[in-house]
Amino acid sequence: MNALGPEAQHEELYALDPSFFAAEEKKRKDFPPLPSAVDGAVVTRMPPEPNGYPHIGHGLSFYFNYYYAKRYHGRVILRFDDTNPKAERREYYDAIKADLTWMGLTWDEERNMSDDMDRYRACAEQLLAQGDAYVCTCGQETVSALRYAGTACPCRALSTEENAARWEAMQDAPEGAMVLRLKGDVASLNTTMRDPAIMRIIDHPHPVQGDRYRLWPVYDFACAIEDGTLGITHVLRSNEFALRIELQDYLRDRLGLPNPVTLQYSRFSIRGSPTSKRLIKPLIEDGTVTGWDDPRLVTIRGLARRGIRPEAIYELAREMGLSTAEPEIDWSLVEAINRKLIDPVTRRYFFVPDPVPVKVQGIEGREANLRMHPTEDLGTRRLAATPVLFLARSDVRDLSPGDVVRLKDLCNIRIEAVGDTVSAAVSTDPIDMHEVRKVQWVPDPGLPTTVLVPSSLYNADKEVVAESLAVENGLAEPAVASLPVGTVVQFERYGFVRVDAQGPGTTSVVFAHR
RNA sequence: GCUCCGAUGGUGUAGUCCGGUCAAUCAUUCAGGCCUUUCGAGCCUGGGACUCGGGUUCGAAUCCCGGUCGGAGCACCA
Repeated sequence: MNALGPEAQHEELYALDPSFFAAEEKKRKDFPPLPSAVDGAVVTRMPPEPNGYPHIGHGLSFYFNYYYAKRYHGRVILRFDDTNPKAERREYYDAIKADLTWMGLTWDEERNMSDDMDRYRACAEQLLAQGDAYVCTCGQETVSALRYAGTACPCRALSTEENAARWEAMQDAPEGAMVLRLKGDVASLNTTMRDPAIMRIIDHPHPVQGDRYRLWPVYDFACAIEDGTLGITHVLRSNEFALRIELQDYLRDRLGLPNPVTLQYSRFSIRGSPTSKRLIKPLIEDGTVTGWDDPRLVTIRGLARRGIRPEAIYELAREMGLSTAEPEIDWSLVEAINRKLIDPVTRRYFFVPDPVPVKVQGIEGREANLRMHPTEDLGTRRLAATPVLFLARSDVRDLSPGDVVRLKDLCNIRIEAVGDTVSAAVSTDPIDMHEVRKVQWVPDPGLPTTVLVPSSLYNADKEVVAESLAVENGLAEPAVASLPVGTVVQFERYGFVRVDAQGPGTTSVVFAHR
């Protein structure tokens, strides 16, 4: 059976048992069904905070929420969780939308939490009137200590009238002087329930709202209200929010809002890469990396710049599922997924790293007609040989006079002398094609090409490796000069690269993977 | 420290709810081979795992108890 070609094997197998292939397709990995999902009535949300550029973790989260909304013919809402004016920046709202668009994800509605400031205030006043909240003046440290100890502060016993007066005073109080707290359960084992702050004073302009407001809701409060009023049916989020379900459900209960179903999955990381804004931001600020799109980063932009396809992120999401373990993905998995995606549709070009000029006698006038892809029909190109052409140093350094090398799709050459330059002559002697080294070649003048080669930013101890972005120089065939920025191609026998910049007479690419 | 969550080969994952059909799935990685005018793709073969200790049971990856390890939370961040 193995003696047959793959196609023949396939046919043979199909003839024997057609169901073999049906079963194979069925096994394809997919997401589990969503609990209590009603077709046409699922509403999910993508809730980024505009305080940085999204990374692959956000990408997965976006995709989960997008996927389930589509699967059940429901809606997905892009909602900026922008209730901390000190952290949000205009730039990030746009960047997040651009990255979502790059990922090929769409949304049915876009909104900002900060658009609902009046609603939060109304809810706060409702809680106050119901006796479910109180204005606390104890100060942050005291509150923190009391919450830790599980005991109440005197403010908790205030009457509704006293609270109303304090609320009035809070409108003009200085930052930090007062805070609105929920009357929860000060002794709860779930520490988020211990009378958390729900509204606080922040004197800082907001990128969307300006300085129209100074009483800002805390995340749990805003989130509970938003998820309830937007009619979110399913919340898919990572597990650092686990303890907040009880709190947010309780808040909605007091406010008469419906609860969504919450599914948690764990945060995941990629080995050798910082996978959180908290870790990435300082690297950008101190210049360790060149920016949010540094190809060593697993930001959406970093991945894009490296030639990773959006579909690879979908596939990765499928591979992970809504896992509750704490995965540490190996980069090779991302590469393997991406390679499968791009290999069949990616054109091949010649590029020689660390080029060595080779003078070849008798090569004038020869021209190669090269396929853009070995098996797929992606067109052809012509490449004319020149008396001196370039080969990769790694391909010639171990050669000695008399050796024969095959210039791919052109001709064979016999090496005559090896030194600073190599000289050779066209050889027409019959050779064993299986034995001979087949190498890519670039005619003179080649296109000077710089390859940025990213490697792990972290070593095994999670320390930053300074020299993790290598630069390799070489010469590419002239056609590479006209590839639009963003094109992913394969440099034969070298690897997949993405065109990063086109300058006059020079090209820069980023190495994706082998 | 307290609370919660998790633990299947090098990596990711299926199976765990409803114990036997699991001498454990699939992918990736690794090793060997085939094919190939790419070191890519494809194909074949192989190696490799149920965190540990008790218990329940005829039978445990699956149930119970305990330990270990890992993660998260304990903000007037989200």
